[in-house]
Amino acid sequence: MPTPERTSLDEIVDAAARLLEAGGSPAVTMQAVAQAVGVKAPSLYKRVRDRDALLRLVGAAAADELARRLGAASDRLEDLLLTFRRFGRERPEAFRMLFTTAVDADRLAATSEPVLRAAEAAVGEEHALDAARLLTAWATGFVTMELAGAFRLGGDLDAAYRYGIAHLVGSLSPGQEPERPAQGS
Amino acid sequence: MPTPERTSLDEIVDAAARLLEAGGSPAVTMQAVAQAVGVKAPSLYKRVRDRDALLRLVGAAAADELARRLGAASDRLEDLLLTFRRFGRERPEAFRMLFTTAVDADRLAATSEPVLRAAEAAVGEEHALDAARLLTAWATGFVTMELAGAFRLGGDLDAAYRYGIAHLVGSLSPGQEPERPAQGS
DNA sequence: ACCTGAACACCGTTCAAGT
DNA sequence: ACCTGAACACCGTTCAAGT
Repeated sequence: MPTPERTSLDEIVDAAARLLEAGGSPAVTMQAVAQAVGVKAPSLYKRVRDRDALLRLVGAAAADELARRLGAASDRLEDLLLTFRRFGRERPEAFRMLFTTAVDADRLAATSEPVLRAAEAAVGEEHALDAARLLTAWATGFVTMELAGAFRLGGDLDAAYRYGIAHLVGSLSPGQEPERPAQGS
Repeated sequence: MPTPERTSLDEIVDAAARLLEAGGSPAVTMQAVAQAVGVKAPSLYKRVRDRDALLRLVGAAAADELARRLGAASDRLEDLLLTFRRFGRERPEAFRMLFTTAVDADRLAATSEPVLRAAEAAVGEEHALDAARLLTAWATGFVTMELAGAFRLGGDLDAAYRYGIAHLVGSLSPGQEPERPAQGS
């Protein structure tokens, strides 16, 4: 006789993500997740292989959410980069999780696709990949260091981030690409 | 009657660092560390408050080692950035640990001081901090993404890294700094 | 078919007792 | 003064038994 389902995979992943943000990865115990969704720990294993798989699902969901936000943003590089940082500040633990081997690399790569398209519009197809990598690497490092508290000297990180955006985006248009003689705007 | 010391804090931190690199942070159990230094787990608590403190010590040691390598490198920005990435590739787990809240932020900041000095030589005192942040953020993000397997499209990451260095360092000298009318080389 | 209590293995940590 | 065995709490995971 089937017992009614008392939870779902989505609910479990959401609960795990909340616990992660509230107390870091040590706080996402199978018992805490189970309690959050109103079930006992062993029941989680009906939907999830083990704790590691659950954490990977949380990471994948975070990647999807970031991709969604970037997709919903304007296609200006500036807006994409601001959206990226905003996500990192809102969900620091999930952001960190993105760059752990635990997260599926394709899922993660999908995240930078909007940046790739915007970069293509800015510098042309041939150098779009280099430009996108430059921008995403910088933004990733900036937010990573910010969350780690690595920026000790001097204060206004908002301004520093905007400075970086202006500098980098500005550096992409002019004669930085050897092989092509300025053919776009 | 004093028992002779059978290990030391340094030995313990080294062993933990090796276990970390070999199997990630789950492999750094107190028992494994103890066995590696020839002692039983409870003895570790004579030198270390708990496992978390031990992991922080590993992170601090990694920060010091990175600072040492950067200090030993030439003071060309290019060499500093290449040294930085080499460290990340040699010790990926330690590198990741650097940007976890677990690592003392001052220790981490000391790491970027050589870059700050080299940046000052390149763009002048006034914009040295902005420039250093730009470069360290980019390098941090590049290596982080590389280690996470986030660079899916296209192959030569060595070349991509060199491209980034050339682009960024090149972008620092010219008219990027509004307030000063080209007074240096 | 999903749920649970009971059980097991493993780990971090404490502490009394050894030398 | 450092070391250890024993013990405890906690967690991940399995499984037989419930509905």
